Amino acid sequence: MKGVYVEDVGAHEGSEVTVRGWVYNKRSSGKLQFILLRDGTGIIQCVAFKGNFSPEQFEALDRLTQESSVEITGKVRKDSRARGGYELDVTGFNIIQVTENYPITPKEHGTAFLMENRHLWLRSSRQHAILRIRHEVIKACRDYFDDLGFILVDTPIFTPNACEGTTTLFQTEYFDQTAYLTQSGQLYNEATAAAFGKVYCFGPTFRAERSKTRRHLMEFWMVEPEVAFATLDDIMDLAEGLICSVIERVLMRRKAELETLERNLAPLEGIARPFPRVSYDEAVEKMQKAGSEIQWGGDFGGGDETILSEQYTSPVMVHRYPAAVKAFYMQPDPVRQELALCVDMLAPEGYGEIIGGGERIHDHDLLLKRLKDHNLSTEPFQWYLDLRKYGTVPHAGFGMGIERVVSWICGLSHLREAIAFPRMLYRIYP
RNA sequence: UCCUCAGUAGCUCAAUGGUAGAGCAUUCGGCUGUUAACCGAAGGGUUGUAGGUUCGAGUCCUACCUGAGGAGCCA
Repeated sequence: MKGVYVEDVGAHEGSEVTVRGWVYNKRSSGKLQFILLRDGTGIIQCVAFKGNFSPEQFEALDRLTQESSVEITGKVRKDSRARGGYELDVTGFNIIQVTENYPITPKEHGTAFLMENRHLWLRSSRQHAILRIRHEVIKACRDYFDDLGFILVDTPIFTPNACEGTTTLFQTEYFDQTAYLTQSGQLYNEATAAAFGKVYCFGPTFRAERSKTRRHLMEFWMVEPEVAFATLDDIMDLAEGLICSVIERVLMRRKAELETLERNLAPLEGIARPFPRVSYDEAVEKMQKAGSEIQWGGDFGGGDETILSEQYTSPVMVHRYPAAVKAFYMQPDPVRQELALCVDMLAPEGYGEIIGGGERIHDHDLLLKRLKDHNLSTEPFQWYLDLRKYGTVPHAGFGMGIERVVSWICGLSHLREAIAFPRMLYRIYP
């Protein structure tokens, strides 16, 4: 018999179907057995009555353990007592494997143990909810840009040089050369933006920083739009629209998952355009008033970001940081040369920076000067300088960290649950 | 890289310097409606590693290993 997914079982009420999956949990009471079967789309309780089976068959069912793989055939029955609304009255089954000593039990476990068993932890309903929301976030991002006429042009993962120079890169062999794993698609995005007008890339990003916090991964996913002729205000509008679109979409389609995670929906539902836009100057002032030690000219610490974002219900956009604390390619503010035309978006509830971007330098000579100021070799950047020689235009873009957004939307206490297999400072297994 | 804390049964945790314990998981038995089912029984240990103090160390001291939390940097 063809298999039916648990999420579709309701459509077959009264008829016999086969569901295929893994035993989530089991309870028995002498002549009755309750098998919770999980198939990835949902969980359904399968009820087996002793009188309907031979003693050998019933005993075989009784021997099923947690995460045993099995196909169960039964009649679909609506039942108000059941979690998903339906139960299966078991008429037959085919045991594929009886699992022995499954390490993750229904009781509590520590993080270290669960991370060691991440490949199995993914089967739990909590991880299931998070990764389904991640999927929705990614799809919402793609749809948002696609609907605005953006072209997806993915950028390389192997790169010959540093994109930003400041952060550490993972180095690898590339036959006879040295290559680095990308830490941003932005530079290549600038080339494709000059080809297609408005583009985005969506891929993994690698940072070899020895960061050990709840906000960092060594490998994470980033969506980066880049738009020719765009100004700082344009991309702030774009970023605001993206976040609203993502939040709206998750609230509409993944409410059940948010409830599984016991996420308080009010802060998400309260997010509305326009997001507050605060200059770096104002932000520093507000932080100092709220008790921060920050001085003008410095970058914000995690605590500073929280102090500022706590003053708003929507994400806040901080623009025009001092150029000195930002990357070499940032366009200076024509009004105040010491400032960069850049923006960081800080998520509410203490989740910190989720977006960073700005206008890029489009003047050839200024860019060349900045490369030299940052002690970067100009040779690997020839192609990048070319973009300023052949029809240069003002342009801007930003990057959004997927795991940080997922983490915020799900209300997670650590980024590691927002990706299936997190790469962290001291953990690369499994 | 720096600071703090923690390593005891497969897992989560107890145990004043004085006989190594419980719940879950596993195995066996009981129960026709269980929802982390419940009830009864059993097996399961070089207390992270190496030294040291002591009549006696899971407990105190030193070093190392592993993990967790935080800082800096960033998305």
